[in-house]
Amino acid sequence: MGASPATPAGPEDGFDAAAGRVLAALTPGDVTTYGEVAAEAGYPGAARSVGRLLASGKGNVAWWRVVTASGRLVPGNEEEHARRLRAEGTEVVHGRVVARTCREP
DNA sequence: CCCCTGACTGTCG
DNA sequence: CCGACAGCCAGGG
Repeated sequence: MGASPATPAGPEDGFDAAAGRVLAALTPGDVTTYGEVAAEAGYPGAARSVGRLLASGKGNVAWWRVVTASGRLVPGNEEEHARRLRAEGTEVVHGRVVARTCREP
């Protein structure tokens, strides 16, 4: 532990920390977009940075619960991606997510 | 410190 | 639906 007082909850230790927390807050069956994660992390517009974090595989991140704003899965792994989403209860058709949790028209 | 790339996003045609 | 253009943010060389 250390003597570090803190880690308060405050501002962030970095983008990955904030994004990681947001991703960790997701639950099985819940799907979100890169922009949402970035905005929740406190970095609106940093959707690309979120993709970098997931692509880097840093932290214990549920990258499969993250899709693009169009509901599309990850390019190059959509089969694996769709497979994981289905395993958690998310419906996927043609490489696209069907019905996300919450979201009003 | 500068330049480039990237699992993105939204608009236009 | 898809392709092209521009904008935003962060990391690596």
